[in-house]
Amino acid sequence: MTSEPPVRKRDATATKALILDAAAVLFAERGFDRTTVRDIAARAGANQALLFRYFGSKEALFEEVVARGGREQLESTPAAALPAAMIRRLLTGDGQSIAVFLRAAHSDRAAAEVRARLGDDYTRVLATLTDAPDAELRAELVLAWVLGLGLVREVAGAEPLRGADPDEVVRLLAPAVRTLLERAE
Amino acid sequence: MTSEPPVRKRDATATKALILDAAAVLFAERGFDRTTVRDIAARAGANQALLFRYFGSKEALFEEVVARGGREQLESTPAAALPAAMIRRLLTGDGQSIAVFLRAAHSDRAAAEVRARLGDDYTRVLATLTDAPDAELRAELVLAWVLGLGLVREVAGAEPLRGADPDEVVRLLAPAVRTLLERAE
DNA sequence: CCACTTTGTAAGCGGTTGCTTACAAGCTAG
DNA sequence: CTAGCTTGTAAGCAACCGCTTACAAAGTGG
Repeated sequence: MTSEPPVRKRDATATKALILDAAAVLFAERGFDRTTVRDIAARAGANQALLFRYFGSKEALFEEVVARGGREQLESTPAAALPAAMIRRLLTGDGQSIAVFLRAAHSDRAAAEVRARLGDDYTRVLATLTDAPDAELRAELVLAWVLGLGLVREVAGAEPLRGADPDEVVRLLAPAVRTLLERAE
Repeated sequence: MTSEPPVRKRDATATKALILDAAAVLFAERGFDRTTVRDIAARAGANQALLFRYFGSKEALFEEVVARGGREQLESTPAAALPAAMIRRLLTGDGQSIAVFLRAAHSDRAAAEVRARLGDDYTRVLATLTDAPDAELRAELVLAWVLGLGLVREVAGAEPLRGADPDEVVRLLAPAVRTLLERAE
């Protein structure tokens, strides 16, 4: 019997993008280990064999997701506004990039390298906010705070933070961050 | 006390403890998903079937590890000294409890509950450090910072923090934490 | 001593995983 | 048209996973 054909257009770059997007969402939602290539392919509406043809491996796909997501914000935000922007992005939850970064905890060495390099980039930008001799250490402490925020919110889902107004959080954190960065000793 | 039999070859409680210890180390090191029950049993020098006899499931074992590890420090440290103690424990790396807590990110709902409850306990204790009306939110921000510290150190392994002196880190963080907690508005 | 329970072991089952292979179908050049 | 490349698909492989089962050995009470 002649059933209706799914009539799919053949577009490699579009399929690639679909897979990449699906992977970004799922990696952010469940982390690397709990996301299967079958899930990604299903969400992208693509055959899973294509995932391997276009990206080589699950690891490589993950690396592309991490690398792509992180740098957008970094390149489009001035240093002084970066902490607040990171926090807002984290709390409003509409950005997956930091979530993916968080979720990268358990992944392989190759992905860990991408992640570390991205973290270094953030640290370097944040370090321009202070003229203390240990600027990088202080910057890293700021980065740690932001990531910890995401961790507590996403992982623990603790009540006060989950329902808190992002502006309120920024208002509380700002003076403390300033103290950390300005305090010369 | 001479009434104890000196050496027991077959000792259920000892085996249980061995499994629990091995699990704590491995969960802290690799996280839940990347730790296999075979690895745990091998490290404990026990047969993996015993793991299921004594703990029921991998999830249940994980819950016991998380629950056991977290409360020790919480019960033995006065509130005022808790932030510094947490940071030191995190940075010196000899305590696995917080690492396990960190690693608990991707685990199941049952474990997530244990984790959330433990996080609430920490938050509650930290909240006693300030008399601001939004004490719990501020406390949670402190907790977030400490956990983020662990995340950056363990996950990103970034250079300044990895080699940093714990005392130095505490010295940098202390004023900022004080600012966060004391700032009334 | 024997019957019974507890502790430890060996083997494997069913399911899932990342990844591969063999092949069909669409597109374009000649 | 058709040859040859690209894009998509169906099926399955080998390895590993959490977990179970069947059974042997050690300890204990009567």
